[in-house]
Order: sequence, then C-alpha cells, then structure tokens
Amino acid sequence: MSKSSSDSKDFLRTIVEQDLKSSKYAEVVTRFPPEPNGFPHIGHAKSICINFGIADDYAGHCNLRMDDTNPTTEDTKYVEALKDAIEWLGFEWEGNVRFTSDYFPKIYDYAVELIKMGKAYVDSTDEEEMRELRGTVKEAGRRSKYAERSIEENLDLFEKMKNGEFKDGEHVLRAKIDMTAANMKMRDPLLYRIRHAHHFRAGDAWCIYPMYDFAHGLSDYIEGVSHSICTLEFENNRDIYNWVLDTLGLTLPRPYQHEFARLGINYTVMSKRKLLELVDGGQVSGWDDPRLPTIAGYKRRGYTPESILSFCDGIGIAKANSMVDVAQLEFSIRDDLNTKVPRVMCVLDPLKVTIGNYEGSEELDASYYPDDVPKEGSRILPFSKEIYIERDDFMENPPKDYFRLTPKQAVRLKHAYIITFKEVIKDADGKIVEIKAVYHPESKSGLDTSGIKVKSAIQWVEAKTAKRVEVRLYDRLFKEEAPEGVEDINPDSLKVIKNALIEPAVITDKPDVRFQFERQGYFYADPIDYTDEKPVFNKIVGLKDSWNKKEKKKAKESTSKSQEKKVQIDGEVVPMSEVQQKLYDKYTTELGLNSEVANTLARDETLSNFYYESLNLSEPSPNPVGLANMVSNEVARELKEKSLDALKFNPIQIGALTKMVENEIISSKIAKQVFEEMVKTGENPTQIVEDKGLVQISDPSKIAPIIDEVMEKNPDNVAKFRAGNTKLLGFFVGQVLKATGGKANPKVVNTLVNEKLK
RNA sequence: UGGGGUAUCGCCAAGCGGUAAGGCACUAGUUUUUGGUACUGGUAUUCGGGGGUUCGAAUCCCUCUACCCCAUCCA
Repeated sequence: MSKSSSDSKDFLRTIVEQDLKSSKYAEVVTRFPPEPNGFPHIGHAKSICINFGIADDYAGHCNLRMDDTNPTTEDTKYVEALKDAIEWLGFEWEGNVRFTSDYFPKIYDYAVELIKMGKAYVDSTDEEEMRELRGTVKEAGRRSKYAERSIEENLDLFEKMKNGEFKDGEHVLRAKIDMTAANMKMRDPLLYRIRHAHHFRAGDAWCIYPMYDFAHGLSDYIEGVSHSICTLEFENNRDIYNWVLDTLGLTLPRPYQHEFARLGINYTVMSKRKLLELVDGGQVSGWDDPRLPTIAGYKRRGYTPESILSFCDGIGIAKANSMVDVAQLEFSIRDDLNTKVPRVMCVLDPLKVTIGNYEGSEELDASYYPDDVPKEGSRILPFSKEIYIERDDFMENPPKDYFRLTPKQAVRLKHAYIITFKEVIKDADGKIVEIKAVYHPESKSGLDTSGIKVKSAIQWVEAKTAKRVEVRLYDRLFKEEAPEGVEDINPDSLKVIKNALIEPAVITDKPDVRFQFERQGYFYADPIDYTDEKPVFNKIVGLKDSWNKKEKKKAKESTSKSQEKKVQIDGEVVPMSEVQQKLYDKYTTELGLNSEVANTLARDETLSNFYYESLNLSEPSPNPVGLANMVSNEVARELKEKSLDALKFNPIQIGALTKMVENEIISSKIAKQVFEEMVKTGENPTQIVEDKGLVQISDPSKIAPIIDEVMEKNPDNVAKFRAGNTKLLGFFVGQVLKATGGKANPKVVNTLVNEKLK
C-alpha cells in the first residue's frame, strides 16, 4: 500500500512493529474514536489514515467508535457524516460501529470497583470551590473534605446519583489520586457527572455520564485495542489513562496511548468552533461549502478520495506542531486528476472572433486525452467562422514573452486551425468586443502542411453550438496564512461566472463528472446544483501556471523580504550555591577539569558523589579528567532516566572502564559499547572486554590492508575525496571500523587513511 | 511547584556516533498542438543558539532560547 520509495517508517509504525515483534500483542487493533458533535474535516482524515492505515499495514483491524459521553452536544446526524467520510475514503471498520454509550454499564461497574478499592469518592463541592481547591499550575491543590467519606457512603451516594436522586452538578465522582500532582490532570480527576439530559442513543437510561478520561481508556480496553492513537493535546491525559487501567488491574494485552501532531493547513481553519462560526455566520453555504476543509467540502468541490489519501501519506506523521502548505494538497489532487480526466474546452470570459475567410461549418474529431495520458476517447468538435476565445488570450500591446494571439503573432486553435489577426473592434469605451481574423486552411490539426510556427495553442468554442454554463471559481477562504477568524476572510474566495461557454459534448455526452478545462484547471460537475438546463461546474484546482506566476512576480518585484536572522538571547544561568561553587573550584583547580565538565558535576549532587567515589575507590585510580568526562556524559545519561540505586553498574567499574581507555586497551568508541553492556548486565568492564574480544587493534600493518579493501570497494568516494571532499574521511574511517567490528584504533585508522588518500 | 511536549531547507519530513534521504514549493533546461504533464539538472559546508565529550556529533552531556499543551462537571 505505502508506495513511498523510502523505507523510512513513521514513529507510530515503528512502535507497532516493535510491539508485534516482542509479542506484546498478537494483533494490532486500533480505533478511530471521534465525538459525534461536528462534521469531520481533513484533520480527521489524517487520523483515519493513520488508524486504518496502520491496521491494514500490519494485518490487524480498526474499530470505529463514537465517543458519545456528552449527551448535550452530540447528534446522530454527525454519526452519519463520520461514517460517510470513512467510507468515502475507502476504509472499512471492523464489525459494527461501536459507541462508548454501549459500554456505560461496564464503565459503571468499573467505577463501583474503584470506589470499593478506596480509589474514588463522591465529591459534593460546587464547581467554583472545586476549581479553587484544584490549585494552579504553580501551586499545589487541596483535597475536598468529602474525600474522607467512607466506602459505604460513596457506594450509596454513587448509586443514588445513578438513580437520579440528585440534580445536575450536586455531586461528582472523582478519582483519588493526588491533589498536589505537577500534572494538573492528575489532581483527583472527575470520573462521572450528573446530567439529566436526553442522549441521542441511550435515551434517558442514564443521568450520570462518564468523563472522557475515564471512559476512553476503558472503552479501548473493552474493545481489545492495542494502540490508542490520539493527538498531542492528550499527552497530559496519558497519566490518567494509565492510572485507570493500572489501578483496576487491567493487564496486558491492554492498550497504550500514543500521540501525534494534529494537522494544520495554512490559509484555512480546522477547529470545530471556528468552522461552526463560518457556517452559522453565513460566510459559507454550509458544512459542504467547497471552500471548507471538511470532508464534505472537499467532496463537493471535486477532490477525489485518492488525492486526500495521497496527501495524508505525503505529509507524514510526527510530533512537531506543523502547518502544511496548501500547495501540497493542491499537488495531490492535480497529480491524481492528471492521469484520469478528459480534457475539454471552456471559455470563461468569451471574446468573439470572426474568421473572415472561413465558410460553412465542419466537425472535428478531437481526443479527450493528450498523448501522455494512456486513455482512449474522443468527441466531435463543431467549427465555424464564429468562435469565442478567452479574453486573456489576445493582447494588443503584449510584453515580449507573450505567446498568444497578438496583432503580429498567430496562434493555433487547439484541435483546429491556426489563425492570424486582422482587425480589432472596440466599443465606445475602448473595450475590445471582437477580433477579425483569418485562418490557414492547410494548418488543420494533424494535417498541418502550412509550415507556420506558433508559440501556443489556445482553447475556443464554436459560437452557435457552445453551451452556456455556470462556473464557480474558488480561491482560499482566508487571506492570512494563519487566520484568526472572520476578520481574515478573503472577500474574493468565490467568484461565480454565469455565462461561461463550453463545448457541447461535455453536456450532451457526459464523458465524466470531472474535467480538465484546457489551460485552466480541473472542474467538477456540482453534484447538487447541476442540471442539464443549467449546468454548474466547481473549480477543483487550477493548473500550475508559470505565465501567471511570472506576471505576478513582476508586479510585486520590489516586495523585498528582509530576511532577518533570529537573534538568540542568552538567558541568565542560575547561580551556584556555595557548596557547588566550592566543588567547582576544586574540580577546576585541583583536578584540572574543564569548566563545562566541572559545572555539570558540581551542580548535580548524585553525579558528583558518584564521581568522588569512583575516583577514590578505584584501584588503580584513573585520570581524574578522563573519569570526569565519562561520568558527566555517560553516567549522567543513565541517571536522567533512573535513580542511583537502579543502576546496575557501580563507581568502581566506571573507574576501571576509564582506566582501560587511558591505557589504550580499548578505544573510547569501544568504551561506549562496553558501557552499554554494563548498563544492561552490570558486569565488570574487564570481563566484558575479555568475553567479547574487544581489545583494540593498533598495529598499522593489520589495519592497512583493510583500508586498501575499503578504498577498492569505493572508487567513487576515493575520487571525491581526492577532489577535495575531505568530509569523506569520516566515511572511510567508519567503513574500516565497521569491517573490524569497531576494534580498529580510530586514531591510527585516521592517520593511515589520510596518508593513503593523499 | 510547575509539569508535559517540540525545534533538521520557504513548507512537510527521514535520520538514533561514521558521505545531511524523500516529497511539496522554488529554479534552469529538454520534450510538448495545454505557459499543463513527463524528463534532466540546481537548490542545508549544516541540523534553534552557545559550550563540552569524541579520531569523528543533527545524533551523547551541560546550558540557554523559542513555540505548543495542561487549572471545562468538553473531548
């Protein structure tokens, strides 16, 4: 499926692959879990592609689940829109559509279980007080007095909540976690709230509803989901996700949550709120307005599902917040349609041309597809002395790189004859109303013997047979790259042309619903407003237009962008405490450490203790500088993740490791390898070196032949190096090291390679 | 008492100590009865900044900076 030529995988697929390989899960199960409270947009499409795509790639399956835990915002019409979107994109969900509301009984039972474990309580403080007690990001919160309620009381209250004995907001069920947690989400999060509201599916069966954080993980678990993929803003929620499952003792195979960056596209908005604003405010015609980034909008505009899929495939998946250029989307649809749709001729802004020397009429046979599109099909093109061409395709005083019709320049009528200008006719205001021209009979398309060279072939329609059509030209909805709201709307995002002229075959033969109007762009017969009497076409996307681009560039040539470099400001460093300063001084003066290493060590008590022990207990004692480097780099890394007593190696072993490097028994590269082994097993470095035979090779006579071999295998790079590409030195050293399993002394290799390549 | 993320070309994005992938955009040329397509080239001495470790750093360590997310009884 994934046709991307590189073997690089996104980070999610990497995780899935590892989990499958380690048999963490027998099968990958994902889910697409929207809340049915709005129309899906292209951001959802990305999520759909990820969840269904991963399931497909690894022979698993993907569920569609409506996360319907909030009865006041959700509706079944959104459920239908969501289902439509997925089907349109060509994916199939496993089994029936799932609903979180189907799991309400189970989720309720889990809540009761938590209460029985003393891990949840009914809180009766009002909203305002609760907010106050929660604290702020910089201050710890305090627990409500109701947290002291007995299990029995909680059980009783919770049941009464369920039975509808309380009003909205009177009580909530909360998890008992930690009101002082640095992660705000963990300060006794709400599990259930009372809501006497009609649920679009569950009806009035419930008056308490579980919160997202409680319902989501459990629903995933109930469905046997393995990888719960969501967007970045839920990173903080991952702790609760895990807390719920862990606390309830729900073990593997249980789902784990992974987050990716949501999609942003420039010149549009993606948030439900802003989209709703546009629809409600009448800025657009509805959820399916072709200018909207909704799936319904793209569908109405004429985008193909394939193009959306290839777009999603092209943008990749990562964790960096990003804003994709619309040009990327436009490329996807052009690229898709180019090989698919028939080319026809349509004139948007007609200018009459009368061909003085042509009499009668004829029918030309014209292929729908250019030579480079391997498709068959043609239509009849009527021709006579009266035709229309695009107003843009004639210029009285053209710039010198203008290729179209001018008083001095002939032009070909696509699929027909070459014409030459005779006369221009203007009205009282000086506006051109007609061109008089002559044609060259021997220049007929395909049978041209005229020998006339023209620079371009333009589209045209025959006056009597052309059909009048409405064409809707869409441009970006916003004029700002990162629009805030309605104030940034592009006033010219929709241009309606009522009287465009199109060749008759398009209307009578209907060879397709999507067309390329030659030299203009891709268009789509509007699925709703189109009738045979009044055909309507939507512009999907324009063709790339290097002429137009050139003109525009000329127009704003002096718009010089001041490419200012970002100036980095160095912030203030926290000053050292007295003890740290003393340590620092000792390190730099007595032991001769450089300031950076001394700084790292002095500021970290655990690290400096480790260093101290290693320096004093190791026998024979290693060079303090080398040891400090080892500790402040390698050991520091391990200590970032683990606590001191979780480390498998001890200071004395590190001393021994350093000593080996000092004595040149092993290279520093090998030392890293040995260190890694020590991290895993806690074995002595000398033992590891002995077991694996890692003693370094420094004998030039042993290394030289390997270098020769490498040079022989890479003649290109040898040449490049000799031509001055000195950074290839690293390449050669790397290759030699690889050949020796890393054992060659890199210093020796370096000098040898340098000599040989000179 | 703050915490969690992120930073590689104009825009996406690979890369996980040994030659800075790829796509879009841009650009030059070839082909062309679409100023389209296709094809061939050109586009990062450098990876947010500064230090350090190393023979060798986008990758390891320290530090600074910028941006995003979190204090809904929303999801």
